[in-house]
Parts: sequence; C-alpha cells; structure tokens
Amino acid sequence: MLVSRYFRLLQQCARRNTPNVAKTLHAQLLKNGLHRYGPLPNTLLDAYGKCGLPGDAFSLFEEMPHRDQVSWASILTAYNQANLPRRTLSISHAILADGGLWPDHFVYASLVKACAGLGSIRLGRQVHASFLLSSFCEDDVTKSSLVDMYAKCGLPGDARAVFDSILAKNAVSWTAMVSAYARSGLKSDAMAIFESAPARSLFSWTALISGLVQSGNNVDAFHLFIDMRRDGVDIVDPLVLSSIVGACANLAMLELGKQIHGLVILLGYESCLFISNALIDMYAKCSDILGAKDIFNGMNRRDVVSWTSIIVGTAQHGQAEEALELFDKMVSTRVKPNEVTFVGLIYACSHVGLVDRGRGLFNSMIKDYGITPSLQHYTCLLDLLSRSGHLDEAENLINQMPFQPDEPTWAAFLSACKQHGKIEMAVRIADGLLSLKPEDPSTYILLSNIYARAAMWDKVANIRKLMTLMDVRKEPGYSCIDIGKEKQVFYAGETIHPMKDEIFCLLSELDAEMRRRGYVPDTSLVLHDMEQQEKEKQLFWHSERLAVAYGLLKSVPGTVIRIVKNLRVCGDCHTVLKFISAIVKREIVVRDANRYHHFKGGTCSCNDFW
DNA sequence: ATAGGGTTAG
Repeated sequence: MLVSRYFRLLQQCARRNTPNVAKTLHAQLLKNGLHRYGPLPNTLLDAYGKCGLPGDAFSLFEEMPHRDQVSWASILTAYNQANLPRRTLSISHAILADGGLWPDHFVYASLVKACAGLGSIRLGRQVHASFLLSSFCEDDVTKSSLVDMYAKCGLPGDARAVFDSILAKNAVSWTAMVSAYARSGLKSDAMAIFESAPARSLFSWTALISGLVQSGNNVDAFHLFIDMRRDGVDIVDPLVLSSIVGACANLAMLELGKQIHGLVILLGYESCLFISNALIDMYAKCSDILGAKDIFNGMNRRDVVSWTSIIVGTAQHGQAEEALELFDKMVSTRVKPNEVTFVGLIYACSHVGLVDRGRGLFNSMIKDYGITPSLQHYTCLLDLLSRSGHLDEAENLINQMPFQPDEPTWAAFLSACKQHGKIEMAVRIADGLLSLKPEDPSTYILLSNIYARAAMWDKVANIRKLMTLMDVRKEPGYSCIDIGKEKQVFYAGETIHPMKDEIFCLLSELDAEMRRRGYVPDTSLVLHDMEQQEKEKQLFWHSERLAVAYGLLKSVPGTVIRIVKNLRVCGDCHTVLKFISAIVKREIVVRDANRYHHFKGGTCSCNDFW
C-alpha cells in the first residue's frame, strides 16, 4: 500500500512541477529504506527531471546500481526538459558503453529532440540513420520528433518525407508538419496541411501562427489569429498570445499591441512570465520604453529573459547608464546573465563610449560566465572600439577573432575609419571589402564616399559602374506613422498624398526657420550626380520628414510623434529632426532599421552615434 | 515507471 502511494505521489509531482515535494518524498524514501525498491528509483528520477532539477536527477542516476532502459530514457528527458541538448547527446555516447544497452524508441525520440534543440542537422541525420537501422524504425512517435527536427534545421522537404512515412498520423504529427511549413515561411503549404488535418485545436492554431511569426509573416499571423478568435477557440493556454505579442513588436504596431495587452489581461494571463517578457519587448520595440518599464516593474518574478529584454530595450533607447545599472541589479538578484544579455550590455557601452567597461564585460563574460563569444559579441566590441577611435585595436581584433567578418562588420569599421579621418586605413579596408563583392547598396555608397574623400576619382567611377552593372539599387525608403487607429505610409519623394500641399507648406516653413538657426543641408550622402539645389530637394522629400509633417498636422498637440522607418535615418534627416523637435517643442521618436532615436529639445537620445 | 508537436530576449 505504502509503495503504491509513493508511486502516485511522485507521478503527481512530475505532472504538477513541484520540486520541493519531490525532494521531501525522496527524503522519506531514504528514511524508510524504500529508495531502491522496484521501479521507484526510476519514478523518482523522472519526477526530478520533470520538476526542472536535472542536477538532482543526474546524482540519482549516478548512484543507481542498476540502470535499465527506463533510467536512460528518463535522464535524457531530464536534460531535454532543462533545455540542455548538449548534455542529452553527451550522455547518449555513454549509453552504448554502459553494459551494451541498446537505445529503444523512447531513447531515440529524446535524442532526436536534442538534435532539434541544437539545430544540428549533422547529428540529426546520424540519429535518423541509426533509428532506421534499429528494430524500432516504424515508431510513429520518433517519426513525429524527426519531422520537428528537420523543420527546426530548415529542411521542410525532409520533414514532409518523414511525415508521409508515418502510418498512424495523430494530432502531434499533424501539428509538427504545420509548424514545419509555417516556420519555413511556406505559407500556402502550411495552410493546406492545417486545413487537411482531421481536427483543429489550440495546438495546431498556435503552431501555424507562431511559425508564421517566426518566418516574418507577421500580418498573415495576425489575420489567422483573428480567424482563430472568430472560430471561438478557447485560449486555455497563453503560448499563442506570446507569439502574437511578438508579431506586434516586429511590426512596431503600438496601438495593436496595446489591444493585445488588453486581451491578455481579459483572459487573465498578465502575470504569466513569458507573456510579460513578450510585452516588455513589444513596448520597447514599439518605441514606448516607459510602457516596457511598467511591465518589468510590475512583475513578481523575473528571469534572464525579462532582465535581458529590459536591458536591451533601455540600451537601444539610448539610456546606456541605466542599462548598466539594471545589469548590476540583475546580478545582485542572482539571475545569471547569458550570451544575449552581454550583447545588450556591450552595445550599451558602445553607445556612450565606455571602452574600458565594455572590454571588461567582454572578458568577464568569458572568464566569469563561461560564455564563448559569438560573431555578434565581436561585432559589438568592434563597434565600441572603432567608434571611440581605437582603430588599431579594432583592426587587430578583426584579424584575430575566430570568425570571418561579414559585410556589415567591415562596413561599420570602414565608416568609423572615415569618421576619425583615417583615410589611408579606410582605403585599405575599402579595397578588401570591395573584393568580397558586397551586396548591400549602402556599402557601395560608403565605398564611393571613401574613395571620393581620398580623391581617387577613377575608383569612384569604378564603383558607379559596378553599381549599374550589378543593378544595385537603393531600397526605397518609407516611414510609417500611426495617428489614432489610422496608419499612414510615406515613401521618399511621394507627391500623390492628399495632404501634399499642407505637408509641403509646413516643411518649407520649418526649413526656413532651421536655416535661420544655422542649418546647412548635408548632401554628402546623396548618391546621384546632380546640382546642389537638386540634391537638397531630394533630402527635402525624405520619407521621415513627410511623416513628421503629417504627424504635426494631424496628431493631438503635445503628444509624442512615433515613426517607424525601414532604412537607417540619414545624417541630414537626423539633424533636421533635432531642429524640428526644438522648433515645435514636441518629442519625436523614430525607430529606424538599426535603433531608436528620441528627438527632444534639439538633441537625440543616440548622442549622434548610430 | 520512460518518449514526440505550439513559448519570450540578440
């Protein structure tokens, strides 16, 4: 009787995720000597794993005198559950060595899941091959996990092949396939599978919507979310909400995001951890950093993602010192920073030119936290060094780092050389960059500027020729502005807007006032060969100016004007927006392709670093 | 007694 009670209680622990109860039961089992009784050790191991205690699970596993298939499967699950796929796979090597135990279908499913988590197609294919040669090769559960593994490795065709081989497809297999197509951006295939599935559920809707958000089809995801609501699907689990909050963030749709936030509250999920995390990011990406802080401050539990989201958001909005203070608080509350946190922190340092602090953080990341720097970390550090004029150190780093620098990395370094007047160095870097056959139009504009600065006119001509030859054309710039519930999009040079005359009139007035205050148009970044006056006219019609003028004409006086731009703000527009914010005494927030600019009283939060 | 699908930060 007593033994069956322990079984029941431990299984309950696993289901309800109550680690303390698991530990108490373990202690009782030790006390009454039942800890080695029958399958109880495996049940306890499973409970530890499912309660998120992989360390305790592993100690137990090591102490076991007899490990069977179930023990192996349970320890693998424990590591998968804790999102430690490397551990899962490292243990799998031991499986073969330990008493000649052969993996069963439970073990295969766990191994495939670990490969999916790592995104390692090489290991994934090895496990797949081994599975096919085993006597469990018809197992449908493992096949469903293979569908997912191929999907996560970006191979929807391979996923489909496995899916077609599943004999008895169930809800899990259909959902895995919907997710496979959706996350690969294969919209119509995803829809087709979704519709041909025998049943729909919150699970399959979530797979479809989340997948589309992940592949950047945010608007489609939104329409499907509305369809799902119309279908009357009960949102008994908030996962889909975090995806749709993410869609609002990606689209920078603040009003829509606020409405979804309302829905989150209505459905009672506002204290759910990863919903709050998604909301922090949404408000930050929608330029409302105060809204993001409200969410963060109102949380009763915060994890790495919460801290990292607010640190990154604060840094991107130009409040670097505050981002660094937040990090100190994070450390003092014993939340362990991860690789993403350090990206945000080094970025923050680069923004205010805190070279020593940034270097220190980079080293501490490696030494104190055991994190191997990625290309992104090197890029942040390079940015910090080169912006602050430590160009030789930056060049050394480029040559020593274990990554091949990509085009944006070279371009950023090059632009810093130009900024600091290191023309010889710039030309050397430019020659190297050119030989990599860059693809981004702005790289060509930068190169052309460098050569022009060095008076190397034949090279300038060569760049122009290359651009026509490769048909490198600048992506058309556009800016969006939300006024109430209406969204307006302005393209550069647009002349068909119904309020065109009023916009032109206002911009002319502002232009005159700016010139009185000392504004001189900076036409150095206008590409085309044309007269000065013509160049100035080009700048005059840049999309962000049209959007600001429209905002000034239509919005409630005194409110913040929020603009989202697809490209980076040009240097001249940046100057103009600073002037305008002072003249009209309004705060203007621009989210460009790279960062956020809060223009207020003639200055910008980015300190002219962008 | 053990496995598979939907989740947030760069």
